Amino acid sequence: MRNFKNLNMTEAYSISELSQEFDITPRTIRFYEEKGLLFPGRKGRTRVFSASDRVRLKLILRGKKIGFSLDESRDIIEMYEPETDNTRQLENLLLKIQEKRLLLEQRKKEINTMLKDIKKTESICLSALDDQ
Amino acid sequence: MRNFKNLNMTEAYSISELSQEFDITPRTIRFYEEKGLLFPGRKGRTRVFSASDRVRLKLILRGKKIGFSLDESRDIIEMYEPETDNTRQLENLLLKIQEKRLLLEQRKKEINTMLKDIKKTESICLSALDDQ
DNA sequence: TATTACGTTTACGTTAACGTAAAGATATTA
DNA sequence: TAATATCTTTACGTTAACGTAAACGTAATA
Repeated sequence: MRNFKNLNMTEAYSISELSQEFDITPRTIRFYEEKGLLFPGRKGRTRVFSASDRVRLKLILRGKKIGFSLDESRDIIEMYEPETDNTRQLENLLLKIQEKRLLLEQRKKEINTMLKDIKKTESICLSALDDQ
Repeated sequence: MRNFKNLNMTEAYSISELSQEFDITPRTIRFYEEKGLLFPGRKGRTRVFSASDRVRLKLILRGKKIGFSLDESRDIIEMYEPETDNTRQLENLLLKIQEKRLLLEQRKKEINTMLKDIKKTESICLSALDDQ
């Protein structure tokens, strides 16, 4: 009765639930906590992960796929959760955001360049096969 | 008289020329050779890099920026330089190409998702600043 | 001729991101 | 009650991608 469409209604997850869902080892998750990327609560000694931990984990793994280090991912994730409403801080946040946006757009361009090149090779390859 | 628009007309480059152009250390370049990513010739003991080495280096660094390992980059680079015209090999090459294309397109999607998220945060941030 | 610049090889060091193993707590099941 | 499953902490091991240092060769320059 705790699960609904594979989604925990209590919004609490065990380490094994998360590791299975994202196909990573518990060790990896503990490591992310150690590095200050996740903040599970405790029930006794065992970790209890919240929905926000789950989102964070998703963002970390997404960042990894496109070549972000854990530190870079933490930077980005922290932008999603501004802790203050002070103008000065907001402005700093905005700067950070714009910086990361540039970074992302740059990487997108690199990917597009590689895609163009690869498609060229592909078509050369295809026509070479046609000629046989 | 050897240079023309910062481009070596002899198509031969020293290790320091390349390391300066791409802002990496000579050690890095030697490491890439050691790992089978570059194949400089020798004049005596000193390495002589060709135009194709230079292109390869550029591709390696581009790959790094979007999170490819050196092994992955080598895979991709080798696709640019098919060594055979055998049909069977060409078909294999084509499969590899398509696989890498999927990988690239996937990463592009991840980036687009992150960009969307980041823009959302940005506009929240901006309107919060407006309200002050 | 001595220094400087640039190259070489060899080899050990470093950091990030985990893997792996040991030793134990706790809770459910046979 | 014994076994099994799942969790914990502690700690050493591993791989990729270089950094860094030593010790040396060679060629141009002061």
